[in-house]
Amino acid sequence: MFTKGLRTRQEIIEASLQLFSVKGYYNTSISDILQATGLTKGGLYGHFGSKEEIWDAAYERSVQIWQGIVFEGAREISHPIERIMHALENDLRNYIGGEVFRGGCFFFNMLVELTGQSERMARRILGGYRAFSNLLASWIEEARETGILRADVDSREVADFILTAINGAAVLYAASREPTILEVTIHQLGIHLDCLKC
Amino acid sequence: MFTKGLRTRQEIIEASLQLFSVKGYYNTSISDILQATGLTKGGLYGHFGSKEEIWDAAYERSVQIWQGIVFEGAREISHPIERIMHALENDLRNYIGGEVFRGGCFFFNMLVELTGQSERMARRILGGYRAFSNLLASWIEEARETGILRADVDSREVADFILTAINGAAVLYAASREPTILEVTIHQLGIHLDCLKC
DNA sequence: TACAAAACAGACCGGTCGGTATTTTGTGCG
DNA sequence: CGCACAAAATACCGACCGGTCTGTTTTGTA
Repeated sequence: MFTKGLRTRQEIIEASLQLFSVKGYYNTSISDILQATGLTKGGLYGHFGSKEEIWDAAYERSVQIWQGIVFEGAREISHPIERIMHALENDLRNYIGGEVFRGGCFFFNMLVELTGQSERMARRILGGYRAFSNLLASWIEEARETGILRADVDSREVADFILTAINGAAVLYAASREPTILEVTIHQLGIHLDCLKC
Repeated sequence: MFTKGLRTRQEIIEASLQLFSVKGYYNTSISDILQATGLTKGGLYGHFGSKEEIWDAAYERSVQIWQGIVFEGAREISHPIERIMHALENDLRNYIGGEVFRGGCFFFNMLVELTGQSERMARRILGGYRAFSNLLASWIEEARETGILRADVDSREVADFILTAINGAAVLYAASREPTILEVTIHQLGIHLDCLKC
């Protein structure tokens, strides 16, 4: 009674997540999802009320997946800068380079597509970005307060800059499939953080 | 004989460019273009054979516009690092921040959307990126050879990193409309280049 | 084993997609 | 002015869009 329905629901979410990632939201049709799941319309619309509801569930799932990868082994690192670099390496090497989503970074692709289209959906993604930026900023601030970084470092600014760089790298990697892009970004961000040290 | 037809053709290109930029390629319909230009289908398809042909023309035009903005007052700067910073400021402040295209950076938005969809179109954009990256790399190399930058600087790597950063900034700005994003990127890239000096 | 509810199938809706063939209108030149 | 041709309008095509509806099958359980 419980199991079957929830399992199918989960299959819809996983399939849609991949499709949205590769084809984009608008360019993924309900038919695409039906084909990928083997369901028919009646079956699918028994689980979700609309295409947008499917997207909401897929977004939620993608956040879970991303968090599981990026923060693996990071939180227990006491040195804040090493913690940041570890998370960045996780993100670029395992999340982006690991091709968890075939289309690249799910959040970024969706943000680009939905900006100017669906304020609600775009805002939701942007909220996730802000949360991550805030976390990074708090880690940088921690490094600054403990004297690892120079006192004049603007933690908010550096956090945004890191976010900017890893997202740019995600797209250029997805488009070019050149792994060097990811390593270059890790390397240069390492240099950048070194510059900010005392 | 010349004027009327070519003028209409140009109007189609300009309108499509804005629409593609804001709504994306696939999510922009021929009807959208018709509405923006005041034409009907017959009128439009007299100028272009397909939607993709319109995109080609729009892309070509967008390159013209971008080049006009980014390189304004840059080429005549003899100091290579100042030249780079000037071009970056042009790009972020005048091209992105100037909202030349309402949807943000045309190239980047298109690259994200078309990756995995149209290899031909994605490759064309990527070619443009490579060309810009090569130009930046040559400027950085110039700085390295004249002793402005350290000898161990990898010009190719730094060029790719800069490209990565300004593109990440473009999207985050388009989505959030927070001008600080652009200034942060300029500032941090300035710091980064300073780090690489002797 | 009977039965209700959950899960699914498939036809169907109005509307829109990109694209085409044909006809009408407008424009510039001799 | 009138003619030739470019430019634009009209009507239409089959395919597909997201979503609804009704009917059938499967499932868990009492």
